[in-house]
Amino acid sequence: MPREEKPRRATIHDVARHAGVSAATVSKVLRGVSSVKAENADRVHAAVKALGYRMDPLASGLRNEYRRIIGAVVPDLESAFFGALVAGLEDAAERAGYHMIVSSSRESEEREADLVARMNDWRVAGTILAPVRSERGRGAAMLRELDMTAVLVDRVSADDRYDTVTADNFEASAEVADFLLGLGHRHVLLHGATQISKAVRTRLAGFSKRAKAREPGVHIDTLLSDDDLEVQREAVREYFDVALGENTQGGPTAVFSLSQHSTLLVLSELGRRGLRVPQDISLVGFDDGEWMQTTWPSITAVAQPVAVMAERALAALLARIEGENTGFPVQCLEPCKMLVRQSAGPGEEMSRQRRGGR
Amino acid sequence: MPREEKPRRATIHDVARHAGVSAATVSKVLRGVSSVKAENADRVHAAVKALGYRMDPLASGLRNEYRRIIGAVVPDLESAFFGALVAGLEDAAERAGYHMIVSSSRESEEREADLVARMNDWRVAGTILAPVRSERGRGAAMLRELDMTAVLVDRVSADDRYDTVTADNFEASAEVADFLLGLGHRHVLLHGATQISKAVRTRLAGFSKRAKAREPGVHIDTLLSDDDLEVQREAVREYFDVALGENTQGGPTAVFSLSQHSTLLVLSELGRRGLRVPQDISLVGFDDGEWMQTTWPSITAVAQPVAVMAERALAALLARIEGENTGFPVQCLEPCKMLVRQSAGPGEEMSRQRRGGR
DNA sequence: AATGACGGATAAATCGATTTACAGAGTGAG
DNA sequence: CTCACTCTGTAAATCGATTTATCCGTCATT
Repeated sequence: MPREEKPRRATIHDVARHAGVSAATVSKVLRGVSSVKAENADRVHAAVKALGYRMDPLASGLRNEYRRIIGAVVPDLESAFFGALVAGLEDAAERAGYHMIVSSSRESEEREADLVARMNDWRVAGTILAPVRSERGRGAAMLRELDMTAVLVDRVSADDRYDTVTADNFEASAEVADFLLGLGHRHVLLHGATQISKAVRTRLAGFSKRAKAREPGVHIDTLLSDDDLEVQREAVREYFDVALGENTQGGPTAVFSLSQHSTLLVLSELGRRGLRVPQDISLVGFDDGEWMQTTWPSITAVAQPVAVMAERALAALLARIEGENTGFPVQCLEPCKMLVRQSAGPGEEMSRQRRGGR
Repeated sequence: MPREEKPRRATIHDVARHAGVSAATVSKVLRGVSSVKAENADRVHAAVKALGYRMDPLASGLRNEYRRIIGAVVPDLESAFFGALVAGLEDAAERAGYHMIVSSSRESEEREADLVARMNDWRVAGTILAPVRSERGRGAAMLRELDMTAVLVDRVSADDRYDTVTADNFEASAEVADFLLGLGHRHVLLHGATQISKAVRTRLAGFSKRAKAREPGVHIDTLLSDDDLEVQREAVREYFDVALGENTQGGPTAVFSLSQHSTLLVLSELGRRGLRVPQDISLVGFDDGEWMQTTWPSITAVAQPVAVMAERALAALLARIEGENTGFPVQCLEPCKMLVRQSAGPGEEMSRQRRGGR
């Protein structure tokens, strides 16, 4: 296939020649630095337009210690939560005139550390890390080791070195406890599809603490695991076999699933057993999904303010990068909102024939 | 806060000095170019390890016309489909020794064109574009204008300039037609939450063509729109008001929703009207979601081979970049798989009292 | 012994911007 | 009239790698 040779891109020198000034002057004009005669500035702008000049971000960064790039490392890109987080970060970074480089650690701590090191190779001005585990994970360790500028997001609590931005998992989960206990539930299963995540652990703690404070006799079962999907599915199955099989208590009347994956998994198992929600058992999930409002019953869930979190995280990072904030690390807790729908009902006078549902 | 000053990163010259060779030699060794004495290569490797040297990808690219970077532009990052696509691309790119820069056009054609131009600024070796509209959209136009190396993915059909990789939307939709007609349905609503997307239009065509070929008297209603969520919701509502209100036919007995958003929207409206799925009306959706297997009824949907698509797209792009393929553009159609679940039932002897469900 | 070929290594040019150091021009004060 | 100083603008150094042009031995060929 005949391909006419590509015309070489215009460089800053081409612009300089065309405008009849030096490259240094062009550089100044382009970055809005002072001390350039208005007339020359105009000539430069005209030349830029005439040649269709666009700056090479790569060459531009080379000379400086840090580049106008912000790195982001998140555990996955398949979930709506991190997808939205990245979209929000991207938007905010762009508005501030930074480029973004995104990478997903795919829930692997080793990969996470590697990606952080790679961000350092790019000499990013700063990094947003949503760790696989927490602020004690390998990614954060690498940040410290390389003494990078960064902000930690989502699966973290306070840190002694970096600013953190998270949803208020603790308080939101405490509210779920209020909600479920208020409905009369006294035996609840807490299920998490991962235990490595700090967020999940915090949700667990938030629920437990509030529930026990409010109703010391409350019965809380917890099921956490990092195993494969099938193993987890089996664990839930087994749990219900035992819990609903024993005659002593009759098993939990409600489930609080600690992540969207967990909600999915629990829902699937409840369906398999023919347990009706909320008549036979109530369900509240952490992390809202668009689908949750269309199912029957629709799912009561805690929605995280992901857009705000992205905004806050980037603002905090920029403040560090631009040296506006050199003080102690700050911790930002964003309030969540529980969307009450149909999947949770009263727990006291619950129908007891559900055991036959198998 | 006292911060001990950061030690300067080792450069290739530091390595050269430490190994007692020249920078050029180090460069050769590091890129595995031939003609270096084994002893010197060893010295270099030792020096790299001793100094903890890591190459600066930015400086590395500067000298070359193109850089070991691959750009990706997708319509959004919130959806599981593009999330998974990006994850797949990232993985494949990395295996081939390329960096990836991802950006989301947020369903805006203007932004899309801008992002493509920006990829060109980075002098990427190649670009993967999942366009908002199709191969005739503004992003693709920009690719052509800048004469970039690229591969088009997902919302495209054949192109005269670029290789394309898509799910076989046409055939998969035709199979849905076979499936629904085979169940006895003779009046089907096709609903799409966007009409700008080539993929949605192809799905529509695939269904229609097969359905009409097989059963000329089939009654197909189509509802496509690019409006806001609320406007669309209203349109669907109105459609059912009319379709189920008239006494002539009794309205559609099945819905084929052309995207996951569409499935969500239809499901929500069916629920609102109290129409039972599949007893009152059947539903098949294009694009599978994890949640669809856990709802009751579970949703029959067409699953797209997103991992394979990512793999193929990147392979095609690399073949172009590395000059292994200089022939005519190739079109890659990946087969989809319909996951038959519970949301579609027989259409002939459907209960007719559903109109009371309002 | 002279010429060529070749393996192996290097000094220096290069990529495209930024930054530094410095040079003229004009201005105002002493 | 000169010194000090501000304004503008430029040449050149710089960033960290890659590539090019060369160079130096060594060995084979005539």
